Amino acid sequence: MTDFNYLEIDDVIHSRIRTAIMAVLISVDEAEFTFIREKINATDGNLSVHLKKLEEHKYISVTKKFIERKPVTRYKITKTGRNAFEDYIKKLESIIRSNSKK
Amino acid sequence: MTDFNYLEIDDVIHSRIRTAIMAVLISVDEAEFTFIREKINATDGNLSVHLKKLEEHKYISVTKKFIERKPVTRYKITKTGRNAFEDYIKKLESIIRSNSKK
DNA sequence: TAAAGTACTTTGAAAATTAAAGTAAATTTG
DNA sequence: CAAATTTACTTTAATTTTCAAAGTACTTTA
Repeated sequence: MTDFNYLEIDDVIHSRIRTAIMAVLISVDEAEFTFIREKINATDGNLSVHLKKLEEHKYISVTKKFIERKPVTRYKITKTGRNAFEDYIKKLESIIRSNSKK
Repeated sequence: MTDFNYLEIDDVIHSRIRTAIMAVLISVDEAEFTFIREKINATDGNLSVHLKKLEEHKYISVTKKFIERKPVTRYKITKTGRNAFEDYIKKLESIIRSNSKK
């Protein structure tokens, strides 16, 4: 078992809802607000706040359009976001693996 | 990609410091306060609060003794805690895997 | 015996999380 | 066709969580 600093875990990702958002976005090219909302069962307000946080950290990019007279907001994972998510998983795995093996 | 509710992720575990604590405790029979503190690089106050939270949820058990006139607090993962941690990992893996495959 | 260290716990401020309420537009209903 | 409802979000504000500084109760060292 090796030492590690828990602060190395990316806390922009390590929140239940943001982990879920990132997991959805890593698998799709683009996703609409409503699509994510339904995938992860989030409330509008909550989702909005956390998407904004991910955007502020440049983990996702956002485009807003009107389609058939309706507002549509699309989210896309950035390269930064993809790297961060991959690192996050590796870090978590290493913490779990380095500790859970006898 | 399947739907999931992010609220299914155990939030007693899904905190950086508590994930780290649980990862340490799952690998050892028992661990002292100071051992955990050094393993994960936590401050005393913060560690104390989160160990208490894990204890309140019966994920860990605590024994306090004096050894060579000094207080020694030992922590042990419970069956409940072990199950919760294993479920937590499975849930996270499924969220990540179900979404990250193209 | 005074000062410093150890092993924690308590506390309170700051940050994060959450859902209710709000906005602005479109659509449906009576 | 005006009012009510719905849609797609955003803002807000109350609650919860996180964190480290300060506190407690000793023990050890000088």
